[in-house]
Amino acid sequence: MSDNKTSTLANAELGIMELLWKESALTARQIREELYPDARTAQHGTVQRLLQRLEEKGFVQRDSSQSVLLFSARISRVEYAGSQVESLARKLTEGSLAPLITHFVEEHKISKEEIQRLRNLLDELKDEKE
Amino acid sequence: MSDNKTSTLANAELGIMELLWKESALTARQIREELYPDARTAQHGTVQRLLQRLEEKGFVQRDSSQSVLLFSARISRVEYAGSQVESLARKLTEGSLAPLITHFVEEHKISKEEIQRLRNLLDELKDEKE
DNA sequence: TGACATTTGCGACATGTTGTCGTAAATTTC
DNA sequence: GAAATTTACGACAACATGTCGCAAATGTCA
Repeated sequence: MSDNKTSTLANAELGIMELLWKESALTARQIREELYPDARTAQHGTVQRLLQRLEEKGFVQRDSSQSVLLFSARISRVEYAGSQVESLARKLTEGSLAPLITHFVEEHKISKEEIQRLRNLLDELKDEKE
Repeated sequence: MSDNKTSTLANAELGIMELLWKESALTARQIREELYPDARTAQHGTVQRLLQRLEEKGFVQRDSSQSVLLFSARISRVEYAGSQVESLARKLTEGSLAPLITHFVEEHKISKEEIQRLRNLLDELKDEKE
């Protein structure tokens, strides 16, 4: 439900999300140390700003129950990727994935293994759906 | 080969591409009339500019063999959609589509019909590949 | 052929986004 | 409670996008 419009993550933002997708919860400081190891003090502000905007956009949430704020992802990697593909499919292929997959295979962008994997996947999913 | 980096189409740009994907070749004038029916003369320039940038980005090509330039898409709709999904998958799911499809089904964003359709598709493709 | 109309190319702008920094205020830590 | 850390946020440069305007090139036709 809700939140139909997931916006796009820019590079630096994605960098932060990658960390949060790996670590579940981090302080601004940890993020800065990870992202800018050449610790220029100015970059505190950068991370802070980025985090703030990420929060405004709904990608990140904060936990203030500790003495220092803990940030964590509000949207999983796959949810984000999914919403992007969905918006793409909605815009370009009437919401259907089939044309895309056809294309991928025709262009040899999907390996035989991946095809097999997808088939197994769909078999399982079909059963689950009954 | 080549052109590994397909950039993203912005709204107005996508609007033009939609036309070119439908019509195969159009003059700037036809595009303007279609896109801005309330024919303000200023908008010639807008379309011209858009077309020019689209060409710089490699999305559009021109045919100057007639008296008036004819513009057409250089990349099909599905190629574009594919490149976007590909870049997304590369960035977010190690290039694999399976996680995305799983997600779609779990979120009920793929109907039973589409699942069936995809299975048939993969069956065919698998045979073709032998 | 020469005047008028259309088409083309491109500079300029306003607006919005992104990444960056600085700094003031709030909060922690000893 | 003084020093260090953390937080909030304004400001800015760089870039993308959509828009116009206008000058130059080209086409049309009386």
